[in-house]
Amino acid sequence: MASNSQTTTTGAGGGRGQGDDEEQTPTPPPAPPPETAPSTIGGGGGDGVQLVMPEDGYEWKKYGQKFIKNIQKNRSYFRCRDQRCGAKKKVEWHPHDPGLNLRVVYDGAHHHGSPSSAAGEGGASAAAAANQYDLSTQYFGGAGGPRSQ
DNA sequence: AGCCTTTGACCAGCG
DNA sequence: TCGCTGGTCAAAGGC
Repeated sequence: MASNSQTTTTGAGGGRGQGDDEEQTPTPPPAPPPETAPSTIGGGGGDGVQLVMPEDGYEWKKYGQKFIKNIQKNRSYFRCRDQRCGAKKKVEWHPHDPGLNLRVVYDGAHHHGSPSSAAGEGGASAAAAANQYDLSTQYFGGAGGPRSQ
């Protein structure tokens, strides 16, 4: 993997500042996930299969991957780089059509700003929006909704 | 030298 | 009570 994901919008991790108290919003309205820079991971070898996951303005660390036979899809487990943040993200995609049926499920809420906000201006707006959504389950891909495929 | 990514194994919960 | 699936943690390798 040469030119893959990693170092996507690594804004030197300066997007913090707030988030002192662990005050969390009760249940704010789910906001749309701001896409900044889509990262392509997975098919770097040359199979032709590339997973294009939309960036949300935050940095995630992959801590596991598994194939869910129940849905016949691969599922990657991401966790927020910030330990202060208990936000988690699950990305599901078809082993043959990672870019067609990509599903991103957000779990948890961010207690800090997004690194993109401090990194670039493009992510500023995204960060603001990203900071809005807390416990929202976003579904990407042609699903168009909580459809069972 | 440090950090991140990937794979495997183990544990827990539910049916 | 047993089996299966999902989820998480740990270790190793590569950049």
